[in-house]
Parts: sequence; structure tokens; C-alpha cells
Amino acid sequence: MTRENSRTPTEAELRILKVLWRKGPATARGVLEILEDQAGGKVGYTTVLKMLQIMEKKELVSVDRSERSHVYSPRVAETPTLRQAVSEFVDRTFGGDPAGLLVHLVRDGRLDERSLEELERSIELLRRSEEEQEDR
Amino acid sequence: MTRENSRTPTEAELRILKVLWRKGPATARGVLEILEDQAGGKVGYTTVLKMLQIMEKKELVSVDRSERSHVYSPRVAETPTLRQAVSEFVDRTFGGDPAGLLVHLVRDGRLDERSLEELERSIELLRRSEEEQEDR
DNA sequence: GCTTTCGTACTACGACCGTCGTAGAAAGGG
DNA sequence: CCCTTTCTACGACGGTCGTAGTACGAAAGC
Repeated sequence: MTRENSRTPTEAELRILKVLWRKGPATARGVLEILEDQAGGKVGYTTVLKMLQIMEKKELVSVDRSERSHVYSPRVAETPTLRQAVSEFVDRTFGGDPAGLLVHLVRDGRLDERSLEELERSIELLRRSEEEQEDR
Repeated sequence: MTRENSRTPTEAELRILKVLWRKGPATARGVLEILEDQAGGKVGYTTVLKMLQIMEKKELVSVDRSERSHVYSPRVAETPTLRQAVSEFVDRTFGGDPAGLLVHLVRDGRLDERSLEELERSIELLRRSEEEQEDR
């Protein structure tokens, strides 16, 4: 399977993107430091740098080379990226039908009350937007 | 990262497992035929065979070699496998918090009205069961 | 019996993934 | 000016993934 050009970021790429989404533009060292903080992740500096360079090639990040320390910024937004990841996962794992996934999720008991409320809000929002479409 | 020994099946492995879950024990050719039926998937016979052999090594399937044509059976059950896949995905993509995933799912507009209603029912059910626990 | 068909075993390959080592440029301190 | 630190660039490596070619034996057909 000739790897499709636009796939979801890999695991390591996503870890880095999350840092950039939270912190905004950062240098390789900046990303490294945050990565090291979280959950015993010992990574080499050059590893992070290489990752960022690869991600630039994939157009996941942009880079400002005007200073000696290059500054990387996310080039993809969080929401669509995650949306695509979900969509791909649903396709691969549940043949494109989200219902099965939902059953697993809700039954897992990992949702707290706040999450449930937000979920209900989302449902209402979706219903309303669909009504609008029908009214047209 | 020394790949953990018990990870979720890969994409191709999952495709094959799905066949075995639906059809029960099958030969390499049997699996191939079903795979070819669905969605223009042209695969080589030896590819499927190799996959099955790898999956045996990973203990995803068991094999009966008493006949010339080896017969493969799934060795992992569907529900826990999918559950694990979901869990891994939630960890990787949403840092272990399923709420974000749900929001994406709902917003994706891939859920029809029936699914939404079922989801709401599940939420209510979950709330009630949690109340019970608190009452104890 | 001889040939054609069908099955498994073995090997390989290209792509990607995550990880670094090392080399060399650049900046800054003394 | 030289030395140390701090960057980037380049290349490599061990692993997995998906795919398949080829070899060879066993079975089946004639």
C-alpha cells in the first residue's frame, strides 16, 4: 500500500503537535523541554529536531529560519487534525460506522459528569444545525 | 521505542480478523476470497498467507495443520480487541480522555437521529448507574 | 505414470517510523 | 584569537508493515 500522502500524523508527530498547539511557536529545544517534563519521556535533542524537520517536509509545521535557532509553528489546526484522526480510526476499526465506537466508549465508564453534559450540548447543537439544513 | 508485545492488530491484520470473526475458521484462500469481494481489494494469495502466518506468531490466530490446507481460527475475541483499539486510540490522540473524542464524533455529522437517541439513552443509563454507586 | 494445479515455506523489498551519532557552522566568553 | 557551547544538517540503523516472487512438494486429473 503506497502510503497515502495525507494521513494522520504519527504518534510521535502528534505528541509534538500537541506541544505546539498548547505553547505556540517554539524551537527544537523548547519542544524538547516540554516533552521531557511530561511522563518520563526521555528523548534526544536530535530526535526532536529530526522529527520537526520531517514534519516540515510533510507540511505539518512551518519554520522561521531568520534566527539561528529555527522557530517552528504548527501549520495544521488542532480540531481538523483530530477530526481526521477520528474519522480514519472509525473507518479502519469500525468500517466507517461510529455507532460501535460509541458503545465501547460510553460503556467504558471513563466519562465523568462534566463530559456527559458537554456531550449532550454537542448533541443539541448538532440537531439544531441539521434542522437549519432541512429548512432551507 | 521497542514495540510493546501486545499492541492492537495492524490495519491489515484487523481486516483479516474481521473476516474470521464473521465467517469462523477459514483457509488462506477462503479469507482471500472474502477480502477480494469487499471494496475492490486486490490482494495476492501469498500476501494473505504471510499475514496469517505472522498473525499466528503474534497469537492472534490459531492454526489447524491436520489437513493440507491449513485452517485458521481467530484466537482473540472481537469485543476486547476493539475495546483495546479504542482505548489505545483515546490514549494516543486524546491523552486518555474520551470526552474530546465524543465531541468530534458527534460534530462529524456521521451520526443519524437514531444513533443520537441511543447515545442519549446510554448517557442516562450511565448516570443512573453512577448514582447507585454513590448511594451505597 | 506424467503433468498440471494448489498449497506452504522462505526470502526479499520498499516504505515508513522513531531514534541517534557525528560533523560542521555559528556565536559568545575570556 | 582560540575554546566551548549550541545549533543545524546528514546519514544510518533496527524495527514494523504490507506486498509479493519463487521454490518445492503434494494432490488431482487424465
